[in-house]
Amino acid sequence: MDYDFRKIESKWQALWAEKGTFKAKEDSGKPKYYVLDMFPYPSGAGLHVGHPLGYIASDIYSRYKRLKGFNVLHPMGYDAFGLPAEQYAIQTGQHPEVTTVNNINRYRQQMDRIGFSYDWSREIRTCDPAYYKWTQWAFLKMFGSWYDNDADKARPVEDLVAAFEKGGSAAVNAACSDHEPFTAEQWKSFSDKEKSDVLMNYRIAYQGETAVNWCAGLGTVLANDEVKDGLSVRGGFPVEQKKMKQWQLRVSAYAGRLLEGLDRIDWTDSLKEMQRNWIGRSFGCEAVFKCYNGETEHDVTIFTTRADTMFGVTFMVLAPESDLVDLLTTPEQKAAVDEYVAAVRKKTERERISETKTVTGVFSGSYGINPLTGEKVPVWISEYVLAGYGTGAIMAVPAHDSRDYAFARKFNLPIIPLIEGCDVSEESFDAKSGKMMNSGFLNGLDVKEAIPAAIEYVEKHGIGHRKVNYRLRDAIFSRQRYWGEPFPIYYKDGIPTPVPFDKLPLMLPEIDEFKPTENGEPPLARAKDWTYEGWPLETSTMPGFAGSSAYYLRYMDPSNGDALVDRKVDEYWRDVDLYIGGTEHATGHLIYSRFWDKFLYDLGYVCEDEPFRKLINQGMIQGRSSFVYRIVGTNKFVSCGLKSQYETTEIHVDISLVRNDRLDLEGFKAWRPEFADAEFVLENGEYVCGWAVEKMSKSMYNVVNPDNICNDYGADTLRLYEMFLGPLEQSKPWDTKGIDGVNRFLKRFWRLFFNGDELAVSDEKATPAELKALHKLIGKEQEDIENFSFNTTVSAFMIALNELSDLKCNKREILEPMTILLSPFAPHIAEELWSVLGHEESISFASFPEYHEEYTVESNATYAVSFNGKTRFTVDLPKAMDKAEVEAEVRKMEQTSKYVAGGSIVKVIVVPGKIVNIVVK
RNA sequence: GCCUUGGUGGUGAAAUGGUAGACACGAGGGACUUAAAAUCCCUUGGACAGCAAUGUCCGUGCGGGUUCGAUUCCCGCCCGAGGCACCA
Repeated sequence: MDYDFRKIESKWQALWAEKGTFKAKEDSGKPKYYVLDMFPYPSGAGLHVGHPLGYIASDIYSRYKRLKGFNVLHPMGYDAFGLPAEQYAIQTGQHPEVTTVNNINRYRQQMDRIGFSYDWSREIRTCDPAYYKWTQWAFLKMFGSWYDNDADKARPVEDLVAAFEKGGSAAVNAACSDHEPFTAEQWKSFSDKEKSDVLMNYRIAYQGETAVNWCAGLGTVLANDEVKDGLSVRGGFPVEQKKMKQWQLRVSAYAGRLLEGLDRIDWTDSLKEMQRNWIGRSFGCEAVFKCYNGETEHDVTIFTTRADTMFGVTFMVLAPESDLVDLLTTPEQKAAVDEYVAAVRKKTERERISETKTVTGVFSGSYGINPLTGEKVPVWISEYVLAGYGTGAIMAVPAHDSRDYAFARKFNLPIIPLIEGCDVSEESFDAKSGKMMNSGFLNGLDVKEAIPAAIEYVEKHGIGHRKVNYRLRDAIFSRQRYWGEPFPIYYKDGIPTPVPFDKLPLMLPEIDEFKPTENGEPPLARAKDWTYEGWPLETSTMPGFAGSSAYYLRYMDPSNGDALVDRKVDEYWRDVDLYIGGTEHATGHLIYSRFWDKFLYDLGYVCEDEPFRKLINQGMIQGRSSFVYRIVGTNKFVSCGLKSQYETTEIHVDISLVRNDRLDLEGFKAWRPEFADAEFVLENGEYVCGWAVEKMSKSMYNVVNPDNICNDYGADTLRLYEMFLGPLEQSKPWDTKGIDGVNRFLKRFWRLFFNGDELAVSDEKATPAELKALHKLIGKEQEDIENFSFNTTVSAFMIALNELSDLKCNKREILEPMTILLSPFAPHIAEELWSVLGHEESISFASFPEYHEEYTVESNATYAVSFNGKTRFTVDLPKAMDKAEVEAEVRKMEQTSKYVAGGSIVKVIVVPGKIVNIVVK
């Protein structure tokens, strides 16, 4: 009987679906294991072979864990709100929901063909009202909460109001936006509108005026992680800084916990490092410099991590956007300052980035007093100081900071070196080492001692206090788009008011066009009667990351209408044990999700404060493009090896026309009309194409669709091959060169069971050699899967198969466990063979074979031994031995020089006089 | 500039201190076949010696170091990939 993968695969896929084989139930009798893939955004292009890489890995792990006796939750869904569907809608008028549903159906079909063990009864879509009800619910909870820095957790706003009534703003230590302090009496005298405005400074989901990333090309604002190099990540449109009132999430309140939580989770170092950089903790101190503009005095607070360098301050700098600019600009300087600030404001983010090297600035006219020395220093304004970080004002120490140095050089400001022996004639000395000088009470101290000493001094003399700053900013949470979750907020007399929980979900309204309105309002302003109880509703929608932040919780209890997740159910599944996805989400989704989870944890809705225990980043699969070389001015194409003899242009050729770098000449002629009469210069009768590794994309004709592989080789081959390609975490080009190898492996494995059309599995007892091959594989597979080293597991299968083929093994005692071992990797063929062996139940309910080391150890082995790396002799061991026995045996031989004994069980390494190492394999 | 990675045959790769190149692809040779496909077997890092079995030397980006022994650990370079980048 031949291995007919098409028949087998469709048969088992249908049976799994019909029987609900992979349905997960809460079962306290078994340990739980939650394996999650980052759910895809269903794009119009469908899946390419890169997408399933991580899904295959997580599927193998899920199936392995099931065999190991775990109750596995392995769900899948769709991140269905997003820009591409909406852009498409604007162009074509097609409702984004229609496009999205079509794409989802296509994705589902493609995924089903690969034979994943998802529990599809738990599928979620972020655009489904039953789902986004809980996104809106979480938003309202954040709206109704504030962050208590003393308790280090979120608390309900009611507590805050109670505190205000007792003691005004001084009664709490909260994470909040800048605002004027107030007393209890003032609070009580505030109008409803005023109270609402004050509370807005404290809410975790709040509305605030800040500089946002405005993308005119997309007509919306974007979060920091959605902007790269001054361009939008989606679409690549330029982004500018603009002051706007937007919904934001107070993620910054959680900066410390987000940082500290990284120490408790099993993620790669590089990913943790990325998050640490993004959060950007720095410890230093704030200090007040009194500044005088000729008429009035103003306190300017600066932040520094180098308090030790305060004696070297020769000027101060304000960010152009700082509120202090107006206060400290003198009348004589006003014209120059206005011009400078206006010029800075006009620049796009991209221009600012590309001009980092050029130093610009303007003098404000004011002077500040160095609180340590009493010296007078000029106050400048420059764009190299950022309004959004620290206090938007700095003390400049040109001798020990390269940016201050460049500025001082450009504007001829003095430079005072503070560290003995440092040379600041050409560049600043930024290193935190050396002995202090020119620094009063700090003289003679090492920098490492001087920093805390200076901070202590500053605190003691009331100049300032120690302070931790984070780079992490609050997340901009509104988008001026249609295809997203509506905010459950309406404006009652202009006061943002939550829609009551029992009215959720607030459904996305139908509109006839998806563009912004003529006067620039978001598309939702087009909706008829977009009001709640007669009051206008918010017209922005939530960003893409809203729906993906807590989706892993919803899978636990996907159809619960009363809670995001039932408390009992959450206590069973708790958190994601294994999360697999791309590294591109390091500073977006993976930060937001952790923040969201910690918030829900604070309010007692979930029981774990980190959502993803272990995280693996699968590498990217790149495309391998093929080229043909056209001789310039002709329609003649020259084979790659001969192209240096001609002047040629390189042309991308569709990779479906190329096999093993050989071009299908007839196919090429038929590909495009202009190549119909192409001529070729061949080498050895073939046309060899050139190649390059590039991103997989339509325009480079290098996209490989998994469906084609499933048609030609089958899903099991695809699964094995994607794993065989190399280490999971490594990026690699897609290349079908080796696919025949794994396909051959499956065919050979199949043939072990049959003799012609007859089942030829014998019930004879297995020989020691056969058991050895099997148990070597069990041991290897167990170890490799736990380490996510799937490529070497596939190799181990091939080795085992080679050994068993040599032994002509067809024994049930061996083949049955082999089939179980294979089932996580190639589930269809394993199911088929399992049923051929007479089993009625799915192989998923089998148990992983037990590993016995003694089967892999042989007695009476002979070892080759090399002596001084030269002479060889053999050692016969009378029986299987442990380390100590071997050691005794070797000592008997009285070798005094180094020798190495190697063999299938033991390696003995001896240097003169002693045994260095013995490895028992 | 800073951080994180990686660099091994014609190719994908394995080995994490102990016989470098497992396994697979490709290539070459052979068997079966009227033929092809499929399948199976042998060879395959380089150099040298030998009719041969085989032997010797070199070899994991480059240069040092630690060690009886280094692809693996340490120091300094070179190159590639990814991330961050006026964060005071």
